[in-house]
Amino acid sequence: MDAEERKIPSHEVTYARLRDMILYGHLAPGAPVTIQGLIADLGAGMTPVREAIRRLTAEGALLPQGNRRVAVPQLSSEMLDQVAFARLAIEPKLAELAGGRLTPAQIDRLEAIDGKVNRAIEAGCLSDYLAANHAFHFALYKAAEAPVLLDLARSLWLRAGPSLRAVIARYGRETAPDLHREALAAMRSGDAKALAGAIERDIQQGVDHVRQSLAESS
Amino acid sequence: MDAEERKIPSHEVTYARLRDMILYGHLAPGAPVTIQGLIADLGAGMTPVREAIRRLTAEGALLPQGNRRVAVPQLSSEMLDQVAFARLAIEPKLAELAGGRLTPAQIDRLEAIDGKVNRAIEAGCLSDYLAANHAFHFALYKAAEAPVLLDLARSLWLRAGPSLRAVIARYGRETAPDLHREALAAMRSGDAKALAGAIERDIQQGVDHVRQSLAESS
DNA sequence: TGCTGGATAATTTGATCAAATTTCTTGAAC
DNA sequence: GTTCAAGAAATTTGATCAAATTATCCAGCA
Repeated sequence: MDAEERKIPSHEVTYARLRDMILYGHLAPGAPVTIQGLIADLGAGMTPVREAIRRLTAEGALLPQGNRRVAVPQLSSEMLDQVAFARLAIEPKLAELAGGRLTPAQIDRLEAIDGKVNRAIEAGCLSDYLAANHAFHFALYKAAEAPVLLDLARSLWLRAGPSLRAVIARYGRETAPDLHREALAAMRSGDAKALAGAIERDIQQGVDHVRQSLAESS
Repeated sequence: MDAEERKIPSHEVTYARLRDMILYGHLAPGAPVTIQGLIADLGAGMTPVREAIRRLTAEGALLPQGNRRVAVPQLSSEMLDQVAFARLAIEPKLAELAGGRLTPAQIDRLEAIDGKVNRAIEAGCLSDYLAANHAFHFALYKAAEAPVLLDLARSLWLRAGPSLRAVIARYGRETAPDLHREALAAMRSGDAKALAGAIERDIQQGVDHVRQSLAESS
């Protein structure tokens, strides 16, 4: 397994690891992210860590504090509104574009991923759920072949990531309508518009969850 | 003037310089951006240059080629469509948000900046025009107090930047309706919706220009 | 056309310097 | 005598640079 990693630069690996920590809510909002701390935790050199932090700062996943430190941002209500607006503007479009290009094999793959999502919900494993949900959305979005919009979506998910941690408390989302299933049905029938609509409602649902969690914790 | 710069970290200065080079079309699309080259050109150290490149890569202003080099991206027609879609989704919203918060003093400032835009057009100085046009839009967007959307807009302008160079060829845009003036009128009357509409048409006009330029040069 | 060696550039590490935060001490006031 | 606060020392952390390593590119040759 070392033979593969040897080809990937260390700063890419470090970036991916830090990104996933943020994306899956392993870092608390407001927690300081220090270079030295990551060197110790990830066992990486200084330069790779610096670059990972810079990249994620540029993507909005980390917030520079006035002094020259960075921290995990705490999403305020206003920022959540902005993220929600942008996600609702970008991601349904990605879904619509993807809708016209999906092959049956890709739909099968998405259905398999959605199975993982449901299993994670049943097992009550939030970490798995967040990873599988992310995989589902981005496997779909990647099919749109729209790299610019894909990058924007990635940035927006990163901004929302740390706050998903707050959802841990109110983790009873099985009652909500399963919009992934609706999306899959739209894919099978080749209805790109319906697919976009399902994704739009899925996003809205997720944002409402986070908004309620933030309201409760404040 | 050195007393002020001494407080700003070198990697910030390097980032700003490289960003402006991209933003104002000083770098040709497809041109390779090397670390060593920037060390020589900007007279900066290696670490600041690396970080500037990473940041701009994360923002989509530079594109990593499979080998470990980066280059200024050439906007394809598909990518331009994506940038246009995202800009039209985000920036009118920023204008609308700003519309409700603009003070008369801020509007005066915007009018002054627009004067610079017009003077640059009359003088036929593209570089000044691009800088002033950028300043006009972002002075307005900053008033929206929506940092997330502002970051997205910045990223989108960076992606479009290098291709504005192509507009040099067909630099006769005085004939187009002056949408900045319309926008200023909407600001004065406090009509946020009209302001958003003016900005939307301004973006559309700019995108059409770039699209035609790309079509001609291909 | 395919391969090999030199040149070039990117990656990574470690060392050094500068800034910021924390802690400790000292002095004064209550 | 105790407590609070201001200031200084020490520690932690970030910024920058230079050298060593490694991967990639390119030219010459079989």
